[in-house]
Amino acid sequence: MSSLNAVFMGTPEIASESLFHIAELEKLNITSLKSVYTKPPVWNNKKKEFTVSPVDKTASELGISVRTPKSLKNNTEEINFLKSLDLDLIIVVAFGLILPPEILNIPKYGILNLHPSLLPDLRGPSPIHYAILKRMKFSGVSIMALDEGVDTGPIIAQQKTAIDKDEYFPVLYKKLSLSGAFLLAEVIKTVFKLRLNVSQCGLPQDSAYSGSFSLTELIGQDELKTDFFSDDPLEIYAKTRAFTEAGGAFFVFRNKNVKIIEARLIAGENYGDKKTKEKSSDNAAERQIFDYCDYADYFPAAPLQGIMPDIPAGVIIKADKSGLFVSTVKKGIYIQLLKLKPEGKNVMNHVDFINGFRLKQGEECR
RNA sequence: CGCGGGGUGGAGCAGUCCGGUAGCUCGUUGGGCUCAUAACCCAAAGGUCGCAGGUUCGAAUCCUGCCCCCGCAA
Repeated sequence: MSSLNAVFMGTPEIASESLFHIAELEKLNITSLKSVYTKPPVWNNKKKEFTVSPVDKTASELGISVRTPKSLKNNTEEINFLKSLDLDLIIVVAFGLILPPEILNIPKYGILNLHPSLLPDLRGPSPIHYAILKRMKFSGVSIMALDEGVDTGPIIAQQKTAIDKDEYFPVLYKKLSLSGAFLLAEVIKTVFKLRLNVSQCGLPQDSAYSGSFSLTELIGQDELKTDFFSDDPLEIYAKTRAFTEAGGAFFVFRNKNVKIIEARLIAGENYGDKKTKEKSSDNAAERQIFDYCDYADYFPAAPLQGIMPDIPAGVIIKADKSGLFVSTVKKGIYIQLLKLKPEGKNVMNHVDFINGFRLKQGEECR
């Protein structure tokens, strides 16, 4: 059988991972990549240089020609180019550009799209961030056939992945990148064998299933900001896990933004009696999201022993080598700050933060 | 020339406005105390104050130029 004439479109690292797997299919003559599309290099004003996308870099290493149009809409040059390739398949992974309808019918067997969520949940641009933000206990990847909507095409394959209660974004991102690339390769092999148009073999997404809960949006400054005085600690911790490194959940301290790079959610000894109550009063278990009770097995007995249960929110209840702990709006629940990044500074551990800012127990964290 | 923060022993910072002995909290090393310790006590080592030039009797500090790191905005 002849190999599939294909074009790959993608931009960030998750797409780069998929491209690597497809490169393996190339060696088996399952696919024949004609070109790779990715977003144009972006100007980094600080480094004073253009930064190419991970896919651009990977494609270059693999010796595949790269095309970086600013848009595909009404771009007759690129559309004619794609038509000229006699394509069997287009593979899209986190491309970042919308494909205009006239492209959808160009490849003989359709367009495959990898989306890192269990569709129809978490449609949109930030599914991995939102999986953690929503405190979900699992997420996954979906392979679908691209249609005219955003992440609405029929689902061809899915793979579920568990999320740990203390899992940070980079770990989940890597997990989904790998399982996504694997699943994508399997689907491509199937297309190679069966020669089916992918848009005809998927399962349509049930539109009734997708409420507002399932939509994601681009992350802005508002989403990154947290406040110990008003935010639920579950939310603070979820933001910390979702935005660590890239962006970074931050709180305002002495008029400076301080990013929380790494933290822990901790239930103090006085939380024990509420444990069962919280569990039954919330439908968290049914929705399969993490709740206080999931963090109650952390009993940091030594550092927090004897802490008064009625401390108001946002107070530094301990600041020394043993740890930096801040009270929250939830009685008996504390945030332990492990790695921080003050505005204009580098990432530092809690000891350096305490020394540099001369933190004292009892101080308000603002 | 997009806006802003920063560069001071190994770490995080103060000192800079108003020039005059290099300081704080840690870490490290040695010693002491202790059943013991990330606890406590004593001592020591460790710094071209980002680089270069200028002003001055004298510069971490004032002037000029440059380099590097970071946040925001793109």
